[in-house]
Amino acid sequence: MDREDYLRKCSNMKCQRVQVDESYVPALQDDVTEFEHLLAEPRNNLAPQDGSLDSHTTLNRKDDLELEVLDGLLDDVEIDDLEGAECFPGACEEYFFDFEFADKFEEVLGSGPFEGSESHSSGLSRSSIVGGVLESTEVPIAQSESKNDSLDETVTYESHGAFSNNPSQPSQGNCRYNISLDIQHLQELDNCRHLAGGILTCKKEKGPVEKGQPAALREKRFRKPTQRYIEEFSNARSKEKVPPAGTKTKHSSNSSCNVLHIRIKSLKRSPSEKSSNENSEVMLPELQVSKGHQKKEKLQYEYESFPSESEDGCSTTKRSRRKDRRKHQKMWTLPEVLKLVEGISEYGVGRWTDIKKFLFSSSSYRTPIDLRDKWRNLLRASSVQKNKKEVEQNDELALRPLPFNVVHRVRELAKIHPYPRQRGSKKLRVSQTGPSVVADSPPVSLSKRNVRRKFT
DNA sequence: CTTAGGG
DNA sequence: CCCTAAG
Repeated sequence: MDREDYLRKCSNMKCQRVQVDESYVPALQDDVTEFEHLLAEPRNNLAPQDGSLDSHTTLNRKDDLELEVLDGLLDDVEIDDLEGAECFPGACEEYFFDFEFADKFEEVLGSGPFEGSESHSSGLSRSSIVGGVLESTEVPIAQSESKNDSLDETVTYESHGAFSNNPSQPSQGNCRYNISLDIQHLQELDNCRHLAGGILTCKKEKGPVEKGQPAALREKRFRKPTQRYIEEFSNARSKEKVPPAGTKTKHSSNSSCNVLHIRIKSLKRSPSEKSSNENSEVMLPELQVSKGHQKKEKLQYEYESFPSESEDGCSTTKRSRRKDRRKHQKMWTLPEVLKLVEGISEYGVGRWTDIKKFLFSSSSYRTPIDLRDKWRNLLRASSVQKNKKEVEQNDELALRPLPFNVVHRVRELAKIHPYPRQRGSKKLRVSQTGPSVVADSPPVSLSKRNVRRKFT
């Protein structure tokens, strides 16, 4: 039974890959070629002068496109692997095989769902998971600053893990063997015939592949991405337009464009529940370089997955995503709010940077400004709390799950360190009630300003 | 660069 | 969340 499962997983993985890349398109070779292409090309072009992804401006569209593709791949890896990593910390094959498209293949194979293989969201942050995965697979991936590099590496690694056998890993060979077996099995199934062929081809093995393949497929195999491919893809991802009006292509066939689109679409599927997972992520110590930590944050932010991403979100590139955080704002969760309040009570109100550093170091988003804004909102919310209790009791899960104690704390804190703007409105009536919450509450005699200074 | 304040 | 002015 175990073996069967294993086989199935392996085969599934292959199929998934195929599915992801090509979906219904029979020309799997295409995918392979494209893959290699992707792997090779960017390297060549970006090599010496600039490793940055800004090269897309001048160099050529192709690169840009490919970057995007890689980008997509990376996203693929990130999102999918996040889930897989938890279940299979050490097994790289399975990790790969268990992309979230498994369910699709369950249909194809007619097999039951894998037990706990997919869609396990964890409290781990994306980046951490990615890192863990990389480590576990022992694939050298440079977490370099250059996005090109990282993407490239990721893809390479992916291909290694999935399509080639890594001699260092015994299980890999096993897996491969199993896969081929399963492939044969798959070939029996009408649906999966080409898929299986593609798989075999991917392994660079002898090709039962060719068996059922029409000649046309072979043609496709070595076809490079067409102009339209490039244009359409870039068009789709970045709205920057360039409708191929005059560029009627010889290849109007399904092929690459669709493939990419499908891949992208598949990326879309990310559970919205993940949005609030980041609370518990206390591991993954972020590099606390006081100077450049903001940049790092941004970098990490790029690797975040955006839970409720809609159509445009997927089509937009990482670049554009980086720009508009507004679109994908993360909701503040209760733990976060608690952390924030605690941080404020510890470090004071003005010290947003410190609070961010100490309490929100693990969450790459949440800039100090965000913390401040949130605090501002909290104050507003707590001050306006008329019949708040009722509201809470009525809809605890509703818009404002803010527990009363939290509000209370906020109020207390507000008394002690009033937000700058509220000066005067609230008489700083030092009732001394609040400090119970505060760890090191200063003497009452201090004025608000002094209090802040003191914490400073 | 960080914070405050407004949009 | 974003932007800008001020220290």
